[in-house]
Order: sequence, then structure tokens, then C-alpha cells
Amino acid sequence: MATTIQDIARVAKVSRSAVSVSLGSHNGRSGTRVSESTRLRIKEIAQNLGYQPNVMAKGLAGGRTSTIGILWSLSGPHPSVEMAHNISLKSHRHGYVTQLVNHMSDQAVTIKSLREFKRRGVDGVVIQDINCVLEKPEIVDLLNEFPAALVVGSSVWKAPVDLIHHDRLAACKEVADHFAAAGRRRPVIMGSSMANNEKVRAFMERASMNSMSVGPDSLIEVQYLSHNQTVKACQWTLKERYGKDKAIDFDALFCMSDEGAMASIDWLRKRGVRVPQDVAVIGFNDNEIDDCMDPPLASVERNDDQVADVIDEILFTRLIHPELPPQRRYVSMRFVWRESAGRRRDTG
Amino acid sequence: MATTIQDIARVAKVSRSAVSVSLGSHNGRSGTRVSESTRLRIKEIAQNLGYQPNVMAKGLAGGRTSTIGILWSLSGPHPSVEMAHNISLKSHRHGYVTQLVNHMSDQAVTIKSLREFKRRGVDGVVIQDINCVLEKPEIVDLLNEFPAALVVGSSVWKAPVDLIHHDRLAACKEVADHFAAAGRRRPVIMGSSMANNEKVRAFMERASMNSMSVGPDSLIEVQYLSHNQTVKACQWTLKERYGKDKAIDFDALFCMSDEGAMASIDWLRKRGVRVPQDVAVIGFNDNEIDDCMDPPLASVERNDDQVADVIDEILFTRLIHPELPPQRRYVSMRFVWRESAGRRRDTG
DNA sequence: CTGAAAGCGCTTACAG
DNA sequence: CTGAAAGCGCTTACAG
Repeated sequence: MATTIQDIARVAKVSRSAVSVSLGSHNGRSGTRVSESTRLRIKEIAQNLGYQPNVMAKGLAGGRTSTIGILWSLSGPHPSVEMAHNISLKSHRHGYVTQLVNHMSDQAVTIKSLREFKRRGVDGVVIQDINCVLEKPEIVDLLNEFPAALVVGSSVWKAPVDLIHHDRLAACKEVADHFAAAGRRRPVIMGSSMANNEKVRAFMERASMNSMSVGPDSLIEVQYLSHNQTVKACQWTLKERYGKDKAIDFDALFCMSDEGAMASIDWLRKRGVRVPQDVAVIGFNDNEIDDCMDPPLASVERNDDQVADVIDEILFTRLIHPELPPQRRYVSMRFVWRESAGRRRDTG
Repeated sequence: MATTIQDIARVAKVSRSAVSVSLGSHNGRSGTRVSESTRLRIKEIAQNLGYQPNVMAKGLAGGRTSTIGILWSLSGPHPSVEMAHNISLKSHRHGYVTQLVNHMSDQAVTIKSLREFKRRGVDGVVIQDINCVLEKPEIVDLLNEFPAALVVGSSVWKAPVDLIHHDRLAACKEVADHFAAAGRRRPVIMGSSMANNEKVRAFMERASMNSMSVGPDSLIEVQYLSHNQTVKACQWTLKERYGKDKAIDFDALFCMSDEGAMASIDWLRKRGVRVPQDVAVIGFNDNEIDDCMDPPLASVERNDDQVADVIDEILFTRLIHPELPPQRRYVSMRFVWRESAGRRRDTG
């Protein structure tokens, strides 16, 4: 069927190993060398025959497979899926193929998946981690078995691994600071505390530092039903909490997604509550349509593109340079002001 | 390192082939058989040793790799990425891993990718096709080399392949019908005609049949800059066309994405044009936040979940039953009325 | 009913 | 500087 190394060897009248060495990227590593002239000749023949190596054979024999495994938590609104897709895209440019697995931030799933990646000859893995839940010795050891492994974490790992610290807490503090500057007194934060534990705490602490009134009631817990149900879940939650004409007891609302923010604004409007006059609202993820809302929706920009660029850089550098020391980078999310957040008092 | 078939053979005191046959799914196909009792014993030993087959070795030796290749056109707003992700999810439930490649509806890329899937031992491929651009003999032949191959097309292929006809034209006609019933006279359709050629034509034809006024000017062509730039591109296009106080010469607007529709509504509002009184607007993809808009945004529901279910069914049935005749299914998108589309005259 | 052998297409020690 | 050989972990004809 397809051209093999054998075919090329036959045509070039050399041994299969000569072909392997000439075409491989391991130039000059093995004891086997080939003269420059025959190597060129072999390369040309391979080209003419349309040779493409069999990936499974390569992997089985200990070579690389040009495969990247992505271990991500794919839940909630789109950004995580888009992020994974973004990594895929960049990998393709390097001639790599990706395999995406949803690890659900679960240790057992992660371990199982890493083992599977191993059996599939994956060269490099990119793994998302929220709040260091995956920093376990067993996982660290598994990661180190791959030619390249990169953690994209919401916090920093102690273990010596390549890591991008994708900080979301700084932005949460910015949001709290803004609410304070806008003269708000009783902020609430809305979302699933399971997934946003750290964000909730950072926001509350900062709000408290700013002398705003916060307590256990400042969290509006949303139980997500499933994907694409954010709007329903948020509106249902608000109705449960403020249904029987209970007064709206907050003047600032920080939602863990733009969809949730839009759903809340819609619900508030129908209750006759004005945004931002009565309640300032800020979402999360900085969806491109935030600007089209009335009022425009303030949000938190994730800087996912920047993270993807850094992933690209670290991962494919590591694949070539195993000797480099562990890499560390920092990318922060940032608060984006728009009208729904209300104006700062000091700027009028 | 990991347990191999060899290890199991040693413990069970049988040959490697006995182990292979006992654990493989090809039960009873090869000439090699094993007595029920030893097969059970072998299975138990494998279990205890935590045996997991090496996927590359399996593939290289002619076995299955539990891998699905997805060939999709990943452009524009999210739905295609989500669809691909959805297929991934379902595949995982069957113990399959997926590889996603963006074929950009391009023949050369498709051929190259299918060959690569072959070299990687992919078992099944799911491929998206818009308007039969990929129905070429070479591609059909390549598809047939896989144990399973499924086309998800906007139209029907003549070639005998498993196919899901995901119809978008019926919905476009529903939209045209609705505009007519709502008393609109001068509809326009907005988006990239490259990607939406068929939709534009179906809409125009139907509009014309309904005695609305349409012509070449009824298409507002949008050049997309890149991902997540739909809002900018749409608003820029509108400004170019209606910038110098040129009157809005349409009373109904059908956008190829909800984001585009929201951007347009925003732009129209700022021009003092009322939706739906002056202009009725309908989007595409039925985003969950459409309901939160003011007015709520009418749209076209893709029924992607249903498509994913059918993919799941056809693909994994085919993997088990190569003898079945080619499968055909039909899934249609559908128009979803909301206030932005304006009310029908006959219903008040 | 079972086992020894060949082979899938590569890579990489190891001899010449 | 080059080639013949072993081996990666499986599957599947083929003998017994």
C-alpha cells in the first residue's frame, strides 16, 4: 500500500537503517551515520515516493508520534472547549495531532488518562489544573515520563514541572475594588462554588478589605444542570431566592460567566431593577457580544490567546530541548470595565 | 514497565497467541480458539495484572486502535467546535479517543488528513461536508478504507457511504416564510456568502416566491477577520454600507449567526431603528442567551445534539457490523420564533 | 482444541 | 563510515 522504509532502501540500494537514520530527526544521535551525499539521495527518493512514516511503528519502536495529549476540564460555557481547540490548532502548525480528554479535575481520571496516553505513544501532554488538586506525586511522576509535559494551573505547583500560572484571582480582586470605588455596599457573587472556590474567597476577602458588607449570604450558589443551561439555572436560582417579592438585597453582582450575567440582567430588568443604577453587574470571560448589550456588559478578560501562545512556546521548546530547566510563566486575567459595572465615584 | 501479553502468557503458562485470542474482541474469528475455562482464567490474570494493551502494537499488527478521527470545518462562531467536542464526548463513552482536524472544507487538506489518519491506525472517521464539495472519487475511496466512515453533510451524497443529511435549507425557507407572514417587503441576509452560499440562495428564492423584493443587493456580505471578530466585522460592514446617513433600505434581517444579529441590533438601536417594529431580525444557532435579549432574539436551532446522537449510533454500529448496507439519516434545523422576528400579521 | 512462528514498519544498539 | 540483527507488543495465518 503505502511506501515504507523498506521500499526506499530497495530503490536506494542501502540498508533500512541507513534510510531510517537519514530521514529521522535524531540526526547524529545514534551511532549510525550516513554520508551527506547518500543522505541527500535517500531524502530525495523518499520525497519522490511520497514516503510518510507509519506513526504506530515509529511509536512502538521508541520514536516520536507527533501527538499531543490535552487533559482539560471541559465544563460550563465554551471557553475551555475553545481553549482546547486553540491548542489543537497551534499543534497542527507544528505537524502534531492532538487527543483531547476531559479529566473533570479528577485525580483518578487524570491518572487513567495519562497511562492511556502513554500506551498511545503521546509525546507531550498539556494539563489543566485548578487549585493544585492534581499536584500528587503519582501524577507528577507520570508527567515526567513524557518527553514534554506542561501544567496550566490557577496556582503554582511546588513540584518541578513546566508550568503556566494562569491567574484569575487578581482580576477578582480588581472587580471587588471596582465595586467599592463605585460606591457599592452589598456585593454578591454568583456561580458554582465547587468550580470557583478560590475566586469566591478572593472576591469576598477583597470586598471585606474594602469595607463592603459580605458574609455567607453573599454567595449565590448555582447548581448547573448541564451544558447550555446557564441561563435557566441562573434565573431559576434567582427566582428561588427572591421569588416571593423578597427585596433585592444587593447592589453589585459578580457572575462567574457572561451568560449568567446576561440572564441575571434580564431577570432583574423584568423585576424592575435597573442596571447599573440599582445593581452593578460584572460577568466573566469577556464574550465578544458583551459590547452589544444594553448596557454594555463589564467582564473579565481571560487572556486565553496569550496562554495559548505560551503553551505553544514552552511545549514545543521542551520537545526539542529536554535538558532545559523547568519553565515558569505568569499570565493574568483582567477586569474590563463597561457600563453595567457602574461608574467609579471619583471619576464621576 | 507496563504489563504485556507476554507477562500474562508466562503467568498463565500458555502461549502469547492464546492470550491475544482470549482478550481480543475478535472472539471466534481467527482459527485459534481457547477453551472457555482457560479463557476465563486468562482474563482474570490479565485483570489482576492490570493489563492494558499497547495501542500502537495493536494497530501495527492490524488490530483496532479505538481511535476516531474527526474532520470538521472549524471556523466562525462556536457551534462547530462544540459539535466536535460533543462527538469526542460520546466516543469516550465507548472507550474511544478522538483526533480532531480542521479540514476547512478543502479537498487537498481532507485527502492529506485521511492518509494521516490511516498511518495512525484510526478506526473510524466522521467528516463534515458542505454542499458536496468533498464528494470526489478519491475521497470516497479513502473513506471506504476505514472500518467506519460517516459523512455529515448539508446535502446528500450519491456515493454509497454512511451519511447524515443535516438540512439547513428548510429552516432558511421557514425564515423567509415568516418574514412574509409578518408583512415584510424588503428582506436582507447577512453573512459570508462563501460559507453560506446555499443558505443565501434558498432564502432568496423563497423570499422571491413569497413576493418579497430581493435582488443582488439583498445580500450583505461580511468578510470575517478572524475568530471572535463577528461583532466587529458586522458592525463595520453595516457602517460601510449605511454610514453616510444612507437610509436603512430593509425591513427584515436574517443573520448567519446570533452574534451577528446581536451586533446588528445594537448598531440599529444606535441609529434609532427599532427592532422589530422597523426591522425584524433573526439570527442563527439559537444561542441560549437569545432569550435574555431585549427583545428576545429569534433564531435557527441547529439540532446539533440530535445529530451527535445519530453520529454516535451509526458510527459505533458500523464499527461492529461492517456488513450492513450504507445508512442514511435526516436531521433538520428549525426556525425558533421570538419577538425580534416580528409578529405574523394573521395572528395579530 | 492449542502453540510456535512470521510479520506489521519502524529505531537503535551492535558488529564489521 | 555503513549494514545486518534484534526488538518494540501485538495479531493472525499456519502447523501440530
